[in-house]
Amino acid sequence: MHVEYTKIVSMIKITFPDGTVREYNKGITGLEIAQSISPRLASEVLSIGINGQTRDLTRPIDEDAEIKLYKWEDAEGKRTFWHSSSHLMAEALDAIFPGVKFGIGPSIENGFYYDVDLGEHIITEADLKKIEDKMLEFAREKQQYLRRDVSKPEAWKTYTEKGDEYKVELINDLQDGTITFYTNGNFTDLCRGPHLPSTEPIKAIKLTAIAGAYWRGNEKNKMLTRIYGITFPKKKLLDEYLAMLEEAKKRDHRKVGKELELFAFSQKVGQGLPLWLPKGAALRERLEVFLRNLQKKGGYLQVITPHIGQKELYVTSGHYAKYGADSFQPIKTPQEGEEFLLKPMNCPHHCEIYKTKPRSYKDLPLRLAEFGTVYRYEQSGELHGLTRVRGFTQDDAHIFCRSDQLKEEFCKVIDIVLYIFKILKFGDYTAQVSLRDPNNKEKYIGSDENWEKAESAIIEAAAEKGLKTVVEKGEAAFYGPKLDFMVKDAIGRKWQLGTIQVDYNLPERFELEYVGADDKRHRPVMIHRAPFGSMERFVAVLIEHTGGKFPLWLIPEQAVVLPVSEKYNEYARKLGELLDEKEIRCTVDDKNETIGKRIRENELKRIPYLLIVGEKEEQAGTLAVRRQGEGDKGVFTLDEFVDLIKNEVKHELTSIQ
RNA sequence: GCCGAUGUAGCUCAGUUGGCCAGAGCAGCUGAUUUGUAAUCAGCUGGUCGGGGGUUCGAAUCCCUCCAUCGGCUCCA
Repeated sequence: MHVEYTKIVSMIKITFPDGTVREYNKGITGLEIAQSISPRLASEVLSIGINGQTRDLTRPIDEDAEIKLYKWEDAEGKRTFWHSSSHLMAEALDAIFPGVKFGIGPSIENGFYYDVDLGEHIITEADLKKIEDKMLEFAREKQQYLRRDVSKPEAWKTYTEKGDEYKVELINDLQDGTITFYTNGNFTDLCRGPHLPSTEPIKAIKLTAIAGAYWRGNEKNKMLTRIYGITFPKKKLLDEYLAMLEEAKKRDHRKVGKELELFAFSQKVGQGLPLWLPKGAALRERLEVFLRNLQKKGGYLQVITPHIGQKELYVTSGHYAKYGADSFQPIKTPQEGEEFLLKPMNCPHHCEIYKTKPRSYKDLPLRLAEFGTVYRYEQSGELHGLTRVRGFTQDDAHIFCRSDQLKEEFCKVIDIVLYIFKILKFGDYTAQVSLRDPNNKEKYIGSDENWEKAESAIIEAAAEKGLKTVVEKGEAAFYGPKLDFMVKDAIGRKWQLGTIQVDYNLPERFELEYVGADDKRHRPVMIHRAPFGSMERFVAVLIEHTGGKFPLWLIPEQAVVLPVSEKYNEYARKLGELLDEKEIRCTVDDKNETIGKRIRENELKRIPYLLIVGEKEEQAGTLAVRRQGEGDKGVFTLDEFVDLIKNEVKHELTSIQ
């Protein structure tokens, strides 16, 4: 009787994601729950979510709980898998390099890393294979990951004796009673988990890179060696991942940009200062026209402002105090005490345009747009192709509006961004709402009240537009919160593109005003926005997204006419001229090479249409169309071909994905 | 800026432990060929081996330094 009673109170209710509830004995583990459902599930499950918190499968569950079993397909499952892999790597490092000290070793978006201090030893790419082999060896031993609670003094003692000052530092920051160790094989690590039950599922391992990283990300600290890796439960998944990396390499905008003669850099001109070559400039120009037309419809007014401004301008804006020391230094003139700065942003200039005359509430919103080139002194190690440069052109605009117009204006900007994504086929995107760090308010300028107004305006607008958002605290700009758009490209990599930012501060600093219906003076709100981000960055992302096969409306050269032999050069040139008249961007390649060779060359240049003309075409007044990457499309008349192109362009610019 | 790696012709790359005028393919130029859907043939041009300094009888190769690039870290108005 007594036994029965204990049994009843020791049952717990487990709620599954689909809402079904099952009863289990108190102390059951996630793994046992999975086994109770199916052996297959038990073999695939990696960790468990218990009331929203990820835990080890082997930890007993003592209370009623909502659970979710995480498999490889779940982000949480991958995270556990990779976190455990980083411990596996640590174990291998410990075995190969005795005395190695460990920093931290988390999972990341694609895999994991571990920061280690190898003392005098310098690790090389050649060591990676050795480490991988050791990891595989341990993985096959099916080592269990064993969790153990330890007291703070014990943890402290363990690592002090081991001489691992990094772990000691970490322990110092932890609360007694929350410290756990995990052991796999002969390796024990300070870790809060969770981990896999064992190393068994780790079947394929690739250590991908070695890099330096400061201890705790602080450049004043010692530089540790960071070893990156990725693991998979199946060899096939590793192969696919490596193939994706290969594809990414092929699409690298630095490589494609060079091949397609879009842009270049020169040591003489200076690092981070891109030179746009004729084809790149044509592409960029087309993008600018596209956005300019869009903005014209949206009521924007185009302005132009100079590339430099008096230092005083940026003192007023607050940028000088914040960034002055780390910027290109002021330009002096023959006049004593006169200083100018290269423009690091367009907003202060636009504020001054606002101030050129008194503004009425009827004038608002005032939307000033400029493709404004700005210069920022980025650290040399930061520069990267076209995505991070020192001179770049923002597709900038500033919207000055009344508070009651803010949300609507914000929504209209979101519409522009989404329209661009639609036309350029960025189908997979998320929006990041960047708010200020509430614990660190002194980092930001402006009143609490204004910050709160701005933050809620962004959140509401994003919700109204049905955006998939993530909220990041502490990611706001120093003058205001923002909404950034992250897109995934064709091979799944994430990029940050457009940005929309609310600003109550610059209007304050520049004392911007308008006269309201009440005949009183009011302060406008300002929205900064750049749907592309910058022309440089956007073109870079577009190259990697399309692999250089740009949409027809955008591509610098839409077609090339290829005469089969010299005899048809004249016909080819005449066709070229006629196509030119129809505003089709087209060249004639009458080089003295075989037709096969010229087809190959122009295919490699990713020209969408190759128009081949010989005796038959000349006599019939036609052209043979070959589509890049697809082959022969048959014979067309000139008008038919023009229609083909025009329709395709029209379709690209209007179609819904 | 910091750590690590790299830097040879316009491009992609060879150049053994320092040793004869630094090589190849592609591109370019000249000529032959007149080509029907992804590389015709031949000849030629082209490099202060990233810059500077040093060691050495002798340096692309070893050392120092600066510059640039790449992978990270930090940063990103």
